[in-house]
Amino acid sequence: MLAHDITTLTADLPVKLGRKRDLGRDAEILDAALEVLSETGYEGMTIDMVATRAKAGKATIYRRWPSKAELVIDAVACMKKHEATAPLPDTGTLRGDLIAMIKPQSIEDGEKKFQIMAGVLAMIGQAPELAEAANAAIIQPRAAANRTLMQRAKDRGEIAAGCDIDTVSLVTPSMVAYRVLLLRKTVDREYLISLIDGVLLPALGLSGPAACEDARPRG
Amino acid sequence: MLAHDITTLTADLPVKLGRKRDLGRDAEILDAALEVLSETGYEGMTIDMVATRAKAGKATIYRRWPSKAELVIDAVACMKKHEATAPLPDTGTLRGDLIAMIKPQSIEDGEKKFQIMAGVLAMIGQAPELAEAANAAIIQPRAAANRTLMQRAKDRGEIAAGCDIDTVSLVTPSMVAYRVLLLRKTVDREYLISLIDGVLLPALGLSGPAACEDARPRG
DNA sequence: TATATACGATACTCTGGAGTTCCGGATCTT
DNA sequence: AAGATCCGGAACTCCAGAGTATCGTATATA
Repeated sequence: MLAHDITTLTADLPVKLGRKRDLGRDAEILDAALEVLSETGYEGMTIDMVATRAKAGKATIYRRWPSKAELVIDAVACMKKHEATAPLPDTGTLRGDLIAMIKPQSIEDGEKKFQIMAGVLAMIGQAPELAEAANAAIIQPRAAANRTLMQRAKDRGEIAAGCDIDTVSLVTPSMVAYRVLLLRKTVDREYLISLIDGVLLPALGLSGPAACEDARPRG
Repeated sequence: MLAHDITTLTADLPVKLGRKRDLGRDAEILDAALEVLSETGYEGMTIDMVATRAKAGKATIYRRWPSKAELVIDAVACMKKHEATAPLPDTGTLRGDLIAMIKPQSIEDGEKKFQIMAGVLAMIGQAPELAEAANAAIIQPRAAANRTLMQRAKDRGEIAAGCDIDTVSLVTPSMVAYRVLLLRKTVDREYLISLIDGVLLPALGLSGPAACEDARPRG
């Protein structure tokens, strides 16, 4: 009797009636949104496309997100979560570690993410939190991996203590973004190695293969 | 008599009647389009906005470009033309030249161009020629200037012959794009100098200020 | 069982913007 | 002067897509 009155009166504890919301659908809808986003960009993407791709009804989507913009922001932010957290390589040399990072899986995964970034970049002006989400989900994980490998190299004395690791670790993601988005060229193993040997290692004071070594003036 | 018949019959030589099209309006409309583009992005931009900004009627715009997409492509492509072709510095050292390139004017001009790039990036998938136009108008001019300065340094023996100038000259534009578009930070003199001393010069075998020199293992 | 909510599906409303047409006036050729 | 084309401006058509409402069904509580 008393218990019944409590459950009836307390509005701050909504004893939910009816069928429960299937939380598993959230992830499926977000994944579908990311797929469509990478294929068509923000403007090209429609809620109907996402609903069809996720085998869901529009109402189900609008029951969970108030607008298309918020759905997209959530989708980009949630990319960060399903990361294949493979353990970092440890070959003993920085060059070995960096090259061991080049895997077909990570390349393909990366191209899709950069496509998503392109589709979302235009609306970053109106939704600054989207910039933060995209940065955290796409660029920072790669930069963080590089930074860790470089810090190890610094700790073992392979590179000098004065090197600007924070900046150098961002070189590869930035250059890859430029190549994918504007040059529209594929990012293959060869290109990544040319970045490592032509920019990264020299910038950290390690010579690439025979570069900058023979002709140094007044060594 | 004969002449009159010819002008009447030859459709391939349209002897234009009536008021002539004011060619000067083209540039004004394209400039207005670039302004709106940098402020709102492709999707946010409307033809009405461009018309209002250019003090023109919509009909005038549609008389010259068949669609919004073609107007934007033309606008981006035409950025390349009005470049302030200031002469490249020649201070005698690569570092001096690179730092002499840092001018408030080029920084401000650059930020606007990168905003345009962001606004346009999303629709590159549907209009690949837009990627080429944006690359040629925004990235390549800066990369070309860097490349020239670095080539001079190579010719005078300041840097080694084996250095990958083509790749290194793209580092600054790529990193600046990342900083402006995703980090949404300003590109100031300090940041550019940190790029020069922390990445560019070391990558070309020149030490920045005291970096990577003292702790080199087994020099 | 009765009630309440979630589901997919479909039909619907409504709005913004692309593109068109028309106007009065200006400028060109003949 | 007459006809043709331009101009800026404004009203117009048309449609895709955001967001809403409804229906039949499924699943939860009481």
